[in-house]
Amino acid sequence: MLSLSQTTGYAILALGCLQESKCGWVKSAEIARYTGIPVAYLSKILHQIGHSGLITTRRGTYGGFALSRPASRISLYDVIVAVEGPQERPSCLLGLSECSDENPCPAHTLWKTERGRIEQLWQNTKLSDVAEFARGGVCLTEARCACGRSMRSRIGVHRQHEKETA
Amino acid sequence: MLSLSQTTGYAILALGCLQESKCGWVKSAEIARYTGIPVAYLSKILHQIGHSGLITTRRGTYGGFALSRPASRISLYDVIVAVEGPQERPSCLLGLSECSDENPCPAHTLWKTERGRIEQLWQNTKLSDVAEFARGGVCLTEARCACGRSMRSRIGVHRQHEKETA
DNA sequence: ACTATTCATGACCTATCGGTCTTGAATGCC
DNA sequence: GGCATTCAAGACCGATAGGTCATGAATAGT
Repeated sequence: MLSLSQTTGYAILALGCLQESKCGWVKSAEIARYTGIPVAYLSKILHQIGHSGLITTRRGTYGGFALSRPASRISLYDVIVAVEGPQERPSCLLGLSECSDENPCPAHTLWKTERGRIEQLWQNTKLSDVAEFARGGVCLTEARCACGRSMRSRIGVHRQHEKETA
Repeated sequence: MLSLSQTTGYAILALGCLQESKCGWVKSAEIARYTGIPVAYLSKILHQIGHSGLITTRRGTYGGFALSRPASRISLYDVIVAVEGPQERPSCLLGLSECSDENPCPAHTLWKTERGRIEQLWQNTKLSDVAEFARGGVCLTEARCACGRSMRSRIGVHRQHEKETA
């Protein structure tokens, strides 16, 4: 009755699974497994968000997705804009195109203040707040050594960690 | 980015054009003219709402639509439910089906209070508050005599009224 | 009875959203 | 170089929302 689009919700949840690239990369299959998002559709969403600069990607073995900056510095609002694009017109509760500050619909004034509160909520909630819910407490990052190349020995550790928490 | 569906907005706007049947009937063409809603689609919406008991209809010459009770006693919430049906599950801001009070998403608690405020806004805003915006100050009801039959002489009055306010 | 008016009903169309599938290109390991 | 892995990109599909159109049924006036 009133919520963000499913795609936007998916995006927030998916990005909640990620960390900065220096902490490692997460494959789309991993994200899909822990969020329940269909993997093919997830790839599409992540690819689409890719152009926004919020995430970086890495192809090939041990590749995946990562955040461009710390999860504590990316808000839900950032993700919403990345997926839906910036809103061009102030939104009317009733969806009326004629509604504006000059020609307000009956819900206009009250809705304007409510909307402000909601956007504050979006601004103040960070991806780091989403992390626990999205990943179910599991570490999804593929470990890498300091020089930036993946370190196979630590993959084993990751797999083991995964088993323990499953 | 966050609003009711266009159809729901249309419904609220359209019903804002109506009054109780004892005050007269309004044709869908009139409503369409003053609201800008496509007339064919409007008919569809009004027909759909018809089953909810909020409005009564009358076919044939001088027929049209009317409210079943005073506009001051029908809230936006009533209309929203009439169009979209009662919501079966508590809505999650992110659209997540797994989100619940027991397994709350990161926005759950804050969104719950915000939603409460919004629903209060919907409950407190009545169709009578929408009337002025929807009709542009024009009386749209087709006048009828006390016995319930339309009175042609007064139609002329209506038409004249329309011209004066146009 | 006949005609004009107006809602009732359902078929149909189009765009968008959510979702799948295939092919290609980059990366890492041997 | 050859192979496996993983993202990139785009074609494609089904369901739904928004919207149009044609036909039928009720009402009122003549």
